Amino acid sequence: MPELPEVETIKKELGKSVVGKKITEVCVHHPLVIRQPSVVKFKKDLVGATIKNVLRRAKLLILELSNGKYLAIHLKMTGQLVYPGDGKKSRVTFHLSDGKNLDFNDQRLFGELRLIDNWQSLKFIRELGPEPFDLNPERFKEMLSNKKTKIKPLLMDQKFISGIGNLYAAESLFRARIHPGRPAQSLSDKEKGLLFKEVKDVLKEAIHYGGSSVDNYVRLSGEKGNYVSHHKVYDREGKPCVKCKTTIKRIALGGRGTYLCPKCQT
DNA sequence: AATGGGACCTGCGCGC
DNA sequence: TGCGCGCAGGTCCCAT
Repeated sequence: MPELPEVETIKKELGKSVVGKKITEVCVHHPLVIRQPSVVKFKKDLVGATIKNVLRRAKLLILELSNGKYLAIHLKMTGQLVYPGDGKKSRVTFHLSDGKNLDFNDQRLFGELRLIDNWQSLKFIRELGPEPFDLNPERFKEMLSNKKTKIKPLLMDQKFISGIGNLYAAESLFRARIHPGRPAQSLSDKEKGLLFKEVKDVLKEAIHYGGSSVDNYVRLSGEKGNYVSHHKVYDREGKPCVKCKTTIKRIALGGRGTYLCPKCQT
């Protein structure tokens, strides 16, 4: 499940591999993932365009094209971008001027590709909360101050703060020793400051290791990200807490599974 | 305003 | 072995 670190990893790798290359052909094997515009127009407007730059906002990848348009890619749950791709699982294949393919794979078809004139005007983009790395501790504390919501669903709320999903919310809260069900406004000043630090630290570390390949996520090369072995709680139900040996629990919060150490996190 | 549930999808792992 | 079912969780949408 790609979150900020996974998308950032792919963004950096795309910058090295495909920027400067021209799209020579687009094969749409599954039209469901093309959300905007029509498949015909999507292909027509992409062919001949050169990829000028790659941007990331929250979990959205944005390819800036030489024709002034932008290709926005959301991987959702099971999306993958692979270069050079073999086309085997591809939903959409972009043939590039170097003779290689950029494959968009997506087992569950939740992913979304949009070719747009102005990415800033997308509803999804306009409603996003700030990037974690654009915030300072004081601002983060202010944001939490009048929120009654449980802290974990709040961290995952893209309109509140963008880029954090189920995995990094759970890891941040473990590191800050905060129970995921706590009302946000109940956190002490010290806890808020610590949580902000841990959010940034865990995201940075995960980016360093190329993200977490828990499920379908792979790097642009098709290799797995290496951060899973550093997880303290996520996907570790029944295993001992790395700090106190207490058995890691999995509970439901806001309709999502979440992992915690019942002793360390209060 | 905030919360909960279902929808979108597929494939995996589980119990029988 | 095989079948049906629950489940994974990013985002949107609707109901309360």
